[in-house]
Amino acid sequence: MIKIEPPRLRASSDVPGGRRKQRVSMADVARLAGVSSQTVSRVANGSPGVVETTREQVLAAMSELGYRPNSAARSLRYGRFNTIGVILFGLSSIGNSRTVEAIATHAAAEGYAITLIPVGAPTQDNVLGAFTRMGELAVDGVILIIEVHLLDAAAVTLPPGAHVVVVDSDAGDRYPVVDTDQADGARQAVRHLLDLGHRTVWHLAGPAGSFSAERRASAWRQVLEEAGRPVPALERGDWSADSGYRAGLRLAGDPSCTAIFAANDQMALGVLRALHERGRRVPAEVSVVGFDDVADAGSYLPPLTTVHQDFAEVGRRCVDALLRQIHDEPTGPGTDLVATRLVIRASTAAPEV
Amino acid sequence: MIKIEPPRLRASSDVPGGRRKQRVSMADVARLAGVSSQTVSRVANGSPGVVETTREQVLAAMSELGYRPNSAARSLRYGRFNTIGVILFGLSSIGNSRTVEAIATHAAAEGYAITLIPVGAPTQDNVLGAFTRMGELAVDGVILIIEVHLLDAAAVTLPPGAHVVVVDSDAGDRYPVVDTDQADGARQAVRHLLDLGHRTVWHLAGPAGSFSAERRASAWRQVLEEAGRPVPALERGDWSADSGYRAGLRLAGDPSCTAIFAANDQMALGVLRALHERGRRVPAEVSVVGFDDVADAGSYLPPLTTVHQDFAEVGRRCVDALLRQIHDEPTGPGTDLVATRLVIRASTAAPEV
DNA sequence: GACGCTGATGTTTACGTAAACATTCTCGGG
DNA sequence: CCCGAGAATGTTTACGTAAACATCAGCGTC
Repeated sequence: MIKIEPPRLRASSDVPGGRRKQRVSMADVARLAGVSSQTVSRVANGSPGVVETTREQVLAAMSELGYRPNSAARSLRYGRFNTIGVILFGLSSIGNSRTVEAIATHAAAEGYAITLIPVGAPTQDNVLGAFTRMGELAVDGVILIIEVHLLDAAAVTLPPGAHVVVVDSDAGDRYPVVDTDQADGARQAVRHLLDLGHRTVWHLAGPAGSFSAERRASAWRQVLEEAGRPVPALERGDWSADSGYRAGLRLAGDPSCTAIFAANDQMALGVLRALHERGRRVPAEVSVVGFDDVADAGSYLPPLTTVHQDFAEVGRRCVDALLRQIHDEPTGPGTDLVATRLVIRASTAAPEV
Repeated sequence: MIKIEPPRLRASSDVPGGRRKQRVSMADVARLAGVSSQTVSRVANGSPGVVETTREQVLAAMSELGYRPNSAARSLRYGRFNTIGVILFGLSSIGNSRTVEAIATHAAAEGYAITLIPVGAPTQDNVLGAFTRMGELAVDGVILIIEVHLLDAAAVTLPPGAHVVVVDSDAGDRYPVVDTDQADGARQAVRHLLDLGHRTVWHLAGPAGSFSAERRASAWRQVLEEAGRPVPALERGDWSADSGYRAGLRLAGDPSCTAIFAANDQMALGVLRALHERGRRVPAEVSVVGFDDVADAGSYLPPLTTVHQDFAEVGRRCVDALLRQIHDEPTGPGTDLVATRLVIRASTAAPEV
C-alpha cells in the first residue's frame, strides 16, 4: 500500500473566526508552484506546451494543496454542465430503477453525471413544477421517465432549446422517444398462449392512465381479434401484486379462464397467489404470463413465463440519443424501439382437455 | 401601461453558422427592461428595495425573453451547489433504490438536487475512482451507500473537508452513519421463531463481504447462544433468489431443519421455491422469515413473515444529517439507527409435533 | 432653503476557469 | 552577429451572478 503524506492544511486557527478557505483554486496552486494560473490550467487540462519540469512542479503543488477543479467555474466557462437530468415519478417500479441505473452507468462512461428530479404525485402541477425547476437546474438535457401526455400544457414551459428524450411514453412527435417494444412483447405473450392451445387469453392490464398499460392491452386485443378469438372483459390493476391478487380472485372463479396475461410480473405474482389459494393449479389448469422479467420471476411458484425487457439497453439508447442532441448531431422526433423477448418458464402449458 | 419595445433577438442568421446565443442572461433582461442587471438580480431573488413598477417591467422582460438563472454562475458566486452526491454500487437491490428515492424526495424538499455516482464493481479501484471524481463534482456533500470498509485506503483521497454520511455500513468512526437497526431486526426474527417453539433456527446469510449480512448473522448467532440453542452451520447466498433456491435445496434435505431465517426477502423467495419443490410444506413443516419487507413479500406463497425496513426514514435521516454538516451544525461520527419491525404473515408457524 | 436622511437604482468587483492575446526566451540561419 | 521563428509562459478578459459600495432624487426638518 502506498503511504501518503498528509497535506499540511491551513488549520482553522490560521484565520480568525475559524473560517478557513474552503477550496483550493488554481491561483493557490500557481502561487505555490511559482507559475501563472494559466500554466496550472494547462497542466490540469493536459494542454501541450508545458515543459516537463514545470509540469512536475505544478503537479506537486496540486497534490500538496489537494487541488480539485471547481466544476461551477468550469461550467460557467464552457456553458456546459456535463450533467443529464432525469425526471421521474419514483424508483419504486423495477423498470424505472433499472433504467435509471443503466442511464447513470452509461452517462458516467460518457463523462456525464446524472441528476435525479423526482416528481411527487403524477399531477399536472407537480410535473409543471419539475419542468420549471429543470430550467434552472445545472443540466444539459433531460430524460423524461414519466407519462408525458399528462403535461400537454406544461410543455410550454420547457425552455425552447431544451434537449429532451422521452422514455416509455408518448411524446406527440415533440421529442425523440426510446421505448421497449411493448406491443411486440405483448403479442409474443398472447400468441404463445394461443399456440399452446388456449381458446382465448384474459388480460390483467395496468392502470388506465399509463401509456405502457394501454399499449400492452391494445396489442393483446389486436392479437385476439386477428385470430378470431373472443375478447374477454379487461381486468385492471395498478401494477401492484395486491391488485393482481384481487384480480386473480375474480378470474379464479371463472372456470373458462385458462390463460392470463398480466401486464407486469408483480401483478402476475398476485395472480399466482390467488389461483393457488383458490386451488387452481398453474400451469395445469391456468397458464400465466407476466411482463418485465424481474430478477425474481424465475423463483416464483411456479417460475414465471414472462416478457423480458432490456432496461439496460433502453438506458443506453436514451443517453446516446440525448448526447447526440447535445452535441448538435441530427436527431428528429421518432421512436427507437428496443426489442423484447419471451422467456418461457414453468407457468404456461397446454390447457387440460 | 408601459409600451415595451419588442426585444431585438439575435436571429440565428445574425451569426454565421447559426450559433445563436444559448442562454438569456441578466444583462439581456436588464437591457430590455431598461434597468441595471443588479436590479434584475434583486427581482430574481426577491430582494427588497425594488419599486413595484420597476419589478413588473423586469418580470415582463424576463418572461418575454424566457430568462432562467444560470446555476453555474450562482454556484460559483455562492460557493455552494445545492446538490448532494450519492455514491452507490447499483440500484438493483430494492433497498438501495428505495433509499435513493427517499433521499431524492427529501433532498428536493430541502432545495437540493441529487447526483448519482454509480460505481461499477465493488473493487477498490472503482471506488477510489468514484471518490476522486467526487472531488471534482458539483456536490456539497456525499451519501455513501456502499460497503465503506472496502476503502480504508481510498479514504485518504477524500477531500479533507468533505461532508459525508454513510448508509448501512461501517464508517470506522470517521463519518456519521445512518443505518437500519439490522441487529434488532434479526433478533426479532430469530426470537419469533424460537417463541413459536422451534428448537433452533437455520440462517441463510448474505455474501461474506457485506456488513449488513455480517450483522444479521451475528445477531442470529447471539440470540441462539443466549437461548442455549445449538447453532447450525451457516448457509451463504449472494442476496439473489437463485442463491436462496440453491441453499433451500440443501436445507430441505435436512429433516431437523424446521425454521429458516433468510437475510433478505429475495433469498427467502428462493428458499420457499426450493422447499415447495422438495415437498416440504411452509409453514406446517418449515417456517421461513425474510428481511426487508419488499412490496411483493405479502404476495409470496405463502405470504412471507419478514423484518420491515423503513427505507424512507433512512433516506430522510441521511439527508438531514448531511445538511446539518453542510450548514456547519454540530455533528459527530456515530450511528443513527432506524427501527425495524417484524411483520408476521403466513410463512411461520409452530413446528409440527 | 440648505442639510441630511432614506429609499431606489447604478457601478464595481470577485467567484474560478480557460480562451485569446502578449511577452519573453532560445536557437538556427543568413 | 543579428533576425525571425517558434516554444514556453504570462496577462487580459469574459462567462453570469450578487455582495458591497456609490450615486441620486425626493422629502422632512430646523
